[in-house]
Amino acid sequence: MQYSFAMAGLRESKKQRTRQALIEAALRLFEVKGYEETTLAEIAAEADVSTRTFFSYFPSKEDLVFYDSAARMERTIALVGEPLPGETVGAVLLRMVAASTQWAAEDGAYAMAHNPLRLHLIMTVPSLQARALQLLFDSQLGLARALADGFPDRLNRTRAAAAVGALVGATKLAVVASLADGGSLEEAIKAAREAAALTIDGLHTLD
Amino acid sequence: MQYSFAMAGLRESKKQRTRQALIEAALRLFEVKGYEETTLAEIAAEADVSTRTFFSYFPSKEDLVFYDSAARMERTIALVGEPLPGETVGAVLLRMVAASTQWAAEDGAYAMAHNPLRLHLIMTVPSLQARALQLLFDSQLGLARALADGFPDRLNRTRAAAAVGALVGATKLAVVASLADGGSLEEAIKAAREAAALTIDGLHTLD
DNA sequence: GTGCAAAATTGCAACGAGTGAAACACTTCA
DNA sequence: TGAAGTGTTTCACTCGTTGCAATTTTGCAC
Repeated sequence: MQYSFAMAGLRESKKQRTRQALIEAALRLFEVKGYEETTLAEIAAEADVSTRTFFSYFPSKEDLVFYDSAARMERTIALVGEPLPGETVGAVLLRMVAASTQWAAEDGAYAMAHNPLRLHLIMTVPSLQARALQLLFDSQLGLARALADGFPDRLNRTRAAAAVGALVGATKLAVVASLADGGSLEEAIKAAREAAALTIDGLHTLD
Repeated sequence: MQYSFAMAGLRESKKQRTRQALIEAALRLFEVKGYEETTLAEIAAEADVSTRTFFSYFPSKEDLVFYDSAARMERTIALVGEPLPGETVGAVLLRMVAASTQWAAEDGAYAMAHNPLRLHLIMTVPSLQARALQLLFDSQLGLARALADGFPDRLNRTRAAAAVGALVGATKLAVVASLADGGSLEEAIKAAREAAALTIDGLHTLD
């Protein structure tokens, strides 16, 4: 009785619409006024709900910006959790990086329209940067667990964590350094791929 | 006249004492009551200053916990910024990891007494975890810059960033995974060294 | 020491994020 | 139609954080 699966009722669809309204309203305001200058009261008013209701949709102001991070994480984890037969650890990880860099362009017009703004916010607003790093950190722990499960004979938990940490850490810093150097998004993606390759080959190849 | 260098005056030493008092008071309360349950008003009262004065010593409640992170970062950056003649990039980075893991035990009785509590706080309090990740991220950007300057012929900014990100990312996640698996601090340090070695050798050695 | 300027401390008011609880409104389904 | 949920609103409150003006403390010249 309680466990209706689709739950296509009025209730559920209304909740989805309110959620979208909050996201759209917030990002619109962030773009115009800036993140820190926009108050929750303003966001709620713009989405026609009370301030209190905001918190039944998002646990915090920061989390609204990362509204799709959970879905992304699940997709990525599914990727490394099911290695192709005979696939090496390195190949799975490279496949993961390739897929992630690809997704940026395939996320649908909806999310895509938000991405430039979100990238800008994350790079300039300290609290969003911190939250982004935390979410990335959590996703790495999940990836490490999935990878360890995918290669139970070759990897233990700690080794899988080291591998994921190395690959994600390298691409993360390479992308940020590239962007900070004034690079374009294309150059940043190229930097990510090269960083991944370097990590697979080993830092000793730098000498 | 204004630019006295040592500034061993009453003013300066009193400020140092107040700073220490705030740190001691806060950590004492955090240990007893927990971080989130301790208010700034309580910390300030315990250190005999006003709440307002707290903020002329630390920019936020979180930053008090990381009172020595700036000094650590400077030490580490000095390390990679001055490679020994003929030293390889990999060797410098390994030296960095070795020194960092060593310092944990050499930080003097003062900081050492706080470290177990701080580690516990960082791993359990979300806002502290986020701040720790952010500080680590910033330090990596600094390290990458220093490394690039140390090897201007072999590394550009992005490549240096990738190298630092890989190494720090690998050790960070390996340490956390090891601790999360119930490992001791010694095991975590061992995991860090192995993760560093793996990153130098390359992830392809996993297969 | 006296007095003056700089610097540090304090108190106060205010703002915004976030939370708990009670009243209220709207769906759902029998 | 009516009972039972479920979501929303309102209200009051806590806490971190900031700006400002008043006040105290310190450094230093005389």
